[in-house]
Amino acid sequence: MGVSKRHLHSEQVNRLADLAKILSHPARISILNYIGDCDGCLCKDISETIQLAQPTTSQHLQVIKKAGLLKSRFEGNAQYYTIDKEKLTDLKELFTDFFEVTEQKCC
Amino acid sequence: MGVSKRHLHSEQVNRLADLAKILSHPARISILNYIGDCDGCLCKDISETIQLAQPTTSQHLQVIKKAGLLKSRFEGNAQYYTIDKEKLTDLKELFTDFFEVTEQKCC
DNA sequence: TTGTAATATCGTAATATTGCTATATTCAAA
DNA sequence: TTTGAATATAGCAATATTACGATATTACAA
Repeated sequence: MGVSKRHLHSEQVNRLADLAKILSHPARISILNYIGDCDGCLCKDISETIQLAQPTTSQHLQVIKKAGLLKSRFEGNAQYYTIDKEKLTDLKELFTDFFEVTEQKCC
Repeated sequence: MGVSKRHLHSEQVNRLADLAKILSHPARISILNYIGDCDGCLCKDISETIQLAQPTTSQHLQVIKKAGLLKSRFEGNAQYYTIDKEKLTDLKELFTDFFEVTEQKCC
């Protein structure tokens, strides 16, 4: 009844779905694009660039961070976000595997 | 106020987000895995395999089809779903591009 | 024609997501 | 110590998603 039935699916499938969720909102893609461009980004700057309120941007950042794709370092009360390269590569490989397997099977 | 502000983002970004949404639910990944295995699948068989009710499965199939990743052919009142190979390749390339660009920028 | 099988659609309930304002927290600088 | 800047969190409203049972539709078979 409205709850996602995760238990019906394999761990691997659930993991891919969780990571795809990062990219399933345009704001999060824009955030990743922006963070890629600078070496350490402030939430404030990101929110100005993508034109969403600071709390909204912070919320999206938490979603991405929770999924493991972001690192951050503090300087004073400023928090500089960067993309976790290793996790990005993991994510890329998960997607690549999915496409490889699916392409081979279906065609 | 609860509505996704798509207009703030580029067409390309919105398109990637829409396609990522296909994979953002484990049931849809399982469906694609299953369809890949057979050459034409019935909604009924899929729903039995993934253990979701037939209407729920049908709903997920519509989501994937709307995004363009499925084809189907009718035989009588049975509808055989297959993965649209070209669209799958397009999707793969969109993701690959995103990762390539992001990896190059961030590292 | 009547029954059955496959599927889509309708209606609905539970939950999740998206976005905001207001507020708390935390650190540095004046 | 007070002020300000950056950020996170709380609380809330609007909307979207996920899932189901009931029902309509369609095609074939008896």
